[in-house]
Amino acid sequence: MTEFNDKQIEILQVAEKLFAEVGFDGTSIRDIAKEANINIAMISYYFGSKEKLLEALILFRISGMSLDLEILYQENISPIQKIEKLIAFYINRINSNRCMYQILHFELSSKKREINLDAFTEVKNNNLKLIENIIKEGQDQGLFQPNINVALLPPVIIGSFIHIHMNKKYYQEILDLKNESDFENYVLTDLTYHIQKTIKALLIYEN
Amino acid sequence: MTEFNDKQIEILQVAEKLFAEVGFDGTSIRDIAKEANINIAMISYYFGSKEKLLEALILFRISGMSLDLEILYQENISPIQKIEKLIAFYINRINSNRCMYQILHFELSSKKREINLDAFTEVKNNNLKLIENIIKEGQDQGLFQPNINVALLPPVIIGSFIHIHMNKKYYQEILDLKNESDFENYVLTDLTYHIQKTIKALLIYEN
DNA sequence: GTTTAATTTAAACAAATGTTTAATTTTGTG
DNA sequence: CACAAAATTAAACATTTGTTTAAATTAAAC
Repeated sequence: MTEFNDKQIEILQVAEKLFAEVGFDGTSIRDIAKEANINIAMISYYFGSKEKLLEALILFRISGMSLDLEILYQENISPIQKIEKLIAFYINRINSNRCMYQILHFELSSKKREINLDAFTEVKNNNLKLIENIIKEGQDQGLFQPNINVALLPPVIIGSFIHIHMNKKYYQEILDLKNESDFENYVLTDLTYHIQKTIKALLIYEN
Repeated sequence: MTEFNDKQIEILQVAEKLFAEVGFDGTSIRDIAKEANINIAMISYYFGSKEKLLEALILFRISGMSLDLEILYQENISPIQKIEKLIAFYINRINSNRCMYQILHFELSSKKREINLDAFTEVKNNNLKLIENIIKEGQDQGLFQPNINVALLPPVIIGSFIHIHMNKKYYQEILDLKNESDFENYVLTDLTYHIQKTIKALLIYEN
C-alpha cells in the first residue's frame, strides 16, 4: 500500500470530516480545498479524482481497524468477562472511528458508487470469528446457552451504538446530556454497560 | 396538511426510492423527472424546490408511522407476550418504511440541511411511552427486573435491524440468503426472533 | 550553481445542477 | 363554444460541479 505524506494525510482528514458531516455528494472538492488550505488541483494531483480520494480514505482508515484482541482471547479470565471486555473494546473502536463508520454506512447501502469494501468485509469476518471463539469457549464450559445466533450479535452491538449516534440530538434531549462530553461519556459508560448486560443476558438466560 | 394528487404522489414515490438508493445530494431533479416521466419544471411547480420536495416527502411518510398499539396495550396477554408482539410490530413497521428510514437516517446525522423532523421526534416519543408502559406492567407483576434502561431498548431493536439492512450484502453472504425474499424472510423470522429473545433475556434475567 | 523533478497555482473547460420563464396544451366551468 | 384556470412543455438562466492545462514556484540532485 502506498504511503501518504503529511499533506496527503491532512487532505484525507479534512475529507473524512466533511464526508461524514455532509456526505460525499454533499461535499465539493472546493470545500475540501478551502478547509485544508490547498489548491483544488492538489486533490486530482495527489489522488487522481474525488472518488479515488474516497477510496484512498477508506483504505487508509480501515487498515488497522480489526479488533486486535488475540491478547484478550488468551487472557486467563472467564468467557463472561471476555465478552464484557470485547464489547467495551468494540464500542471504543467504533467510537474512535465514528466518521469512517458514518461514511461506510452510506457507501455500503448506496447504489451510487462501486467502492471496493473488501477490506471492511475482512475486518467484519475477523471480528466475528473472535466472537465465535469466545462464545464457543463459554458454551464448552457450560456457562452460555447453546443455539446462540452469533452472526446477529455484532448487529446488536454496532447497531445500538450507531443508532444512538444517528439520533444524537434526540437522545441528548431525553437523556438530559447537555454537551458533547456528557454524551460521549454516556456512550462509553451507560450504553456500554447496557449492551454488555443485554448480550450477557442473551448468552446466559435459559429460555 | 395539504393533500396530494396522484401526480404528486407519483413524484413523491419516485423521489423516495431515489433518495434512499443514491441519497438526496446524489439525486438530481432530472433523475426524478426522468423516472417519473414528468417535466423537470413540475417539481418546482408542485413542491417549490427540491429541498421542499424532501420536506413534503418526510411529512407524507411520517404521518401514520406511529405504532398504533393501544389495542395491544389493552389486550389480555402477559407483558412478555406484549413485548414479543411489540417487537414483531416494530420490525414490520420499520421494514415497510425502509426507504424513509434510510433517508431519515442520513438527514438526522447530516449537517447539510435543516429539515424539520419534529414529527419524527413525536413518533419516537409515542413509541417510547408505549414500551415504558409495558415494561412497568411487567415490573409491577414481578416478571421483569427493575432498573431497566428503557430508553436504550429502541436502539437495540431498530439499530440491529438497520445495521443488517445497511450491511445487506455481507449478511446475505454469511447467512447464505440467496435472493431478496430469502433476506426479507430471514429478517421477519430469524432476526425478529433473535431480537425478541435478546430483549426478553434482558428484561427477565437477574444479573 | 545549474538542472531536473516535484509541487503549487490561477485560469479555463465542459458538463451538470436547481430554478425560472414564457409559451403551449389540457382541463374544467358557465 | 368560449373562457379561465390548471397543467405541461422546451428553453434559457446563472451557479456549481469535477477535472485539466500550462505556467510558476519550490525542492532535490548532481
